[in-house]
Amino acid sequence: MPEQPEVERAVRELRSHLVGRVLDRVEVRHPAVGRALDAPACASLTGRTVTGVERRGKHQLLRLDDDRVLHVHFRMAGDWDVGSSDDPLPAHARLVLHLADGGRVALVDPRALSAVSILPSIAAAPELGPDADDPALTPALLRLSLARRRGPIKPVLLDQSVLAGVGNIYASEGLWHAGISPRAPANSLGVRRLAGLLAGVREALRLGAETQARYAESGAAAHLSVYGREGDPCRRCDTAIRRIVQAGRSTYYCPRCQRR
DNA sequence: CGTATCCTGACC
DNA sequence: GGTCAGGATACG
Repeated sequence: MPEQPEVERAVRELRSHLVGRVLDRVEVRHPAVGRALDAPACASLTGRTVTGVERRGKHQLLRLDDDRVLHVHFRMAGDWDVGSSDDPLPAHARLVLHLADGGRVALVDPRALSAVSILPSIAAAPELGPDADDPALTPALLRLSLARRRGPIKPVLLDQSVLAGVGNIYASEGLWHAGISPRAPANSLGVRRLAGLLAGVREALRLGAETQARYAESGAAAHLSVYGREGDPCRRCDTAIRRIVQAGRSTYYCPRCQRR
């Protein structure tokens, strides 16, 4: 489920349940998810207090009182389950944070593609482009980072070093809001159209965040205008939405109101 | 640049 | 049985 709005919701949930709490035992329940966490690493987390939880793009950074950081990425299907240690463990719990006060936070991920690691400090956090929401990200700046990208714009929007937080759904959605073809060469877009693209992506993310706030679990896709709507009428012009594949991922768009 | 790979589950 | 899945990365 996780793109920026979903990860933001997860981070807020984590913040309210984890900040100021003490980790008692960290349990890895799937080898792939805990690949970077061997037994000594897990053991070293016992007794640490979580001092803060931050989001960068789709990355979650759980800061600890010894300056280390528990780094979590949900990839395709991760989410948190918050409960108490008395509750039965949910299905597909891949990593479990048992808290000293009896609380329990589990990383639930049916596909087990999530990744968890320990960073020596916040300085070791992955380097990403500016967050899509970052006001410092201007159309002119975006134009600079696209200058040498001749390929279609849509796959470029998924490149976290260009702008962080946007994934496959909101890339399609943002392009629809902006009226730009997913096949438009990235470096063919001028400042004016890039301003529209930024606004479109931000609008898509805002609608996503709104949905996250309304429904704790997503699933209600009413805020999506093109994603998953192949063959359905475009909400602006009634033309049938199309699905194509770019860089191995589905792209949805309206062939009439999204032009190069 | 596109493609394969990591994983598992849902759906046709 | 095949295809697809809201991610990222290693490769040709």
